[in-house]
Amino acid sequence: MKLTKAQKRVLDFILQHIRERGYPPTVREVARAFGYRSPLSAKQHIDALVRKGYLRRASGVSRGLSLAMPLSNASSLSLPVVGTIRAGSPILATENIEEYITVSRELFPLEEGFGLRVVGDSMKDAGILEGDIVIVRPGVEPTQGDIVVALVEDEATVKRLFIEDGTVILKPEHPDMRPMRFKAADVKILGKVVGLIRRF
Amino acid sequence: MKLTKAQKRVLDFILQHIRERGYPPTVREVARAFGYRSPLSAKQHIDALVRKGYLRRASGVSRGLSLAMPLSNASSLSLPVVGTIRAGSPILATENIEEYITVSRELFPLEEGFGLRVVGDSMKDAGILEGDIVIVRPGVEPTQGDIVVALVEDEATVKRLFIEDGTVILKPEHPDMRPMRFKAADVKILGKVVGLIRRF
DNA sequence: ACAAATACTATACATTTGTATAGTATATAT
DNA sequence: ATATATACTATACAAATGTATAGTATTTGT
Repeated sequence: MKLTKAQKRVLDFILQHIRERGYPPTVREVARAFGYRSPLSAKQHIDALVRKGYLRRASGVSRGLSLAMPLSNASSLSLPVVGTIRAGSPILATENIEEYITVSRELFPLEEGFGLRVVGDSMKDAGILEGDIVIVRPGVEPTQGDIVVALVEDEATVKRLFIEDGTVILKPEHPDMRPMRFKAADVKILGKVVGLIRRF
Repeated sequence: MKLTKAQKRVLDFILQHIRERGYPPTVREVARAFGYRSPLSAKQHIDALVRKGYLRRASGVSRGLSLAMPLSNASSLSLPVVGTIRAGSPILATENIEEYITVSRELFPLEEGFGLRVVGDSMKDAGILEGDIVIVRPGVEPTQGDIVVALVEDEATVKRLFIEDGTVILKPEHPDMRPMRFKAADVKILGKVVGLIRRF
């Protein structure tokens, strides 16, 4: 069932309260948060949220609210891990997805993203080895020196990014390899590497 | 800090209450659960749990309890991350715990374990850098060549383990460092490194 | 042996809290 | 158009609640 604007605001407040403080708010705390001068104003919104299945309530119990959907869904995120990325086909094409990993938002504060299995040892001096999974946050403007996932010549690679007057420089971290320079149009930055996971 | 039996029982009850109902119990609900005839009996146990760092409390607030550590469930595990490990004091002494991280059992199939923040770059050629968190599984017999956390000379270090007729060899993975040899009695293997997490 | 911490009982009190009754005003759907 | 749901104010009340004071008995550490 759909929520009204006011109901959605109240639900968001309750969610945030539980996430931040670890326990639900009282009816009056909800009222205070929205400037309501009567506790009933808040209670009616909560009643609606319970009726519509968004919240559970133990009646007569102080702070007796809980989420109908477990918070674990909110506190952790399931990310697809791709092995190879080719230009043309979408990054997260199902045939590319090797597995899904669950990472806690606490550890990697993402809204969306994906994992990429590292191929080759071009970033070995940055402690990124073959087989590692790098956690990639797409759609953020990377700054000078960030480690990124870039799509060049039909292949995705992990490199350190520098930009010099319109030229994109992808720098490996390997003693035998040299930085590569590209015209901005020839490189697509898929995202910034924000984490790494390795299994031994 | 260690918990007494009664304190542990109370903590377990509070944990279960939050897990099952979604909100913490009141002081009196704890008292009732254990048959205490005075709310103070429960309060004193809760006071101890707050003092010892297992719970957080908003004072004067009904059900104002929350867990200092994130909740573990069937699919994820909450691991303490320790910064420094010294001989003598127990590994997981509360004053050593920097944070808790939640890892999915899917990713690291553990029943128990801990994280250790890596100091120094003695394992840089194995892709383990300063600041990384290694996931340690204690109590398993490590095999030749495994990366382990070992306690030597009052300090915990991450090294690759070899054993040669009674001698324990801890091998750094760093061009400038040489393997160290110890009598078996002088080294305690705290656990095997089964994973690594890095945040950029 | 002795001090400190632990583990409880009994009772009390000011607040906090969920809920209720009685309204007003506006938006939404049939 | 008209009933229904939404969105609020004002006030009230019994029960729940965190905390406090004053104790007793037992365990633990030194």
